[in-house]
Amino acid sequence: MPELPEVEVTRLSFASQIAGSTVLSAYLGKPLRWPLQCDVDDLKGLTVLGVRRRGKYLLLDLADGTNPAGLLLMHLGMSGSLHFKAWSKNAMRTALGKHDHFELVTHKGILKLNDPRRFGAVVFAPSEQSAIAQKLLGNLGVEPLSDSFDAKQFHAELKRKQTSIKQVLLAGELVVGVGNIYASEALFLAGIRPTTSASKISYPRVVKLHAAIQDVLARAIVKGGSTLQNFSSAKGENGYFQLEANVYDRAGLPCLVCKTPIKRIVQGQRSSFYCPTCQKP
DNA sequence: CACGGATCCTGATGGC
DNA sequence: TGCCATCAGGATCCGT
Repeated sequence: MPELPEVEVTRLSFASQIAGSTVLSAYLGKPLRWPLQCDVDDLKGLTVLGVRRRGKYLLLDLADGTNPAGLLLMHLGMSGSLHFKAWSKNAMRTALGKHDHFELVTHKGILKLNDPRRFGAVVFAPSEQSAIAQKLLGNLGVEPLSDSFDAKQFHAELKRKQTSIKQVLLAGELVVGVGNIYASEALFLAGIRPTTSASKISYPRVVKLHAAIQDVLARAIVKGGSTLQNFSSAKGENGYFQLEANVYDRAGLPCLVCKTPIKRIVQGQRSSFYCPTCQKP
């Protein structure tokens, strides 16, 4: 499910509410992608300082009193979502739901990770420099909405890639956060076919792609992300960007620009959608 | 090293 | 209604 916009929308929807809270207890459901890497009870008493995002990961910074105490890395996989419920009068903790696999009870409210397919993860790392954190975050590309995402550098890096532009975007090794929806959408906006060899895209076209990636991700965040089946923010709000998709999940339907039927192909076992007229090899 | 494919898991959907 | 096949927002691991 969640690509960068959905993860950022999730972060924005609960970060200020959980910041400064103390962990009262924590619970695990079925196994996620990786083990937590600490005893779940070791989280008790720690303070959640705030919530950052790196790529599609959320990072909850933890402290023990005034001392840094590591961080929780959370990933939503394909089908995950977080939900935060502030305490209300007479509220009680309830049992974990069928697909709730992690729960953090704090004195400000309860954070739950719901993830039917369990491709997501919650991992404790003692610091951002620790081996486990570096394994998960160390090879991530640049943040697309930051100044470090530079068109000239992007072009130079694409020159070295021997595969299609769609697969390079999905790999997240050059630039993070662009998943299957937004890769197809950004390539449409840039007029580039997903099958085009990354190394053969001219600099002016890379400049267009660079702008398209930033544009589509930023607009998706404003729209609350894309809700296909089960994504919602930590407040339970759905996203609406899928209604603005030009090509994603529109196989056979007319291109909104030129009326040519949208094509669906498979690359790396993932669907790609494109307009054969608007997007050039 | 870089690439392509298989793989983890559950649920929704469509054809027969 | 049931059964089966296919597909789904990700990304790691393994073989070549």
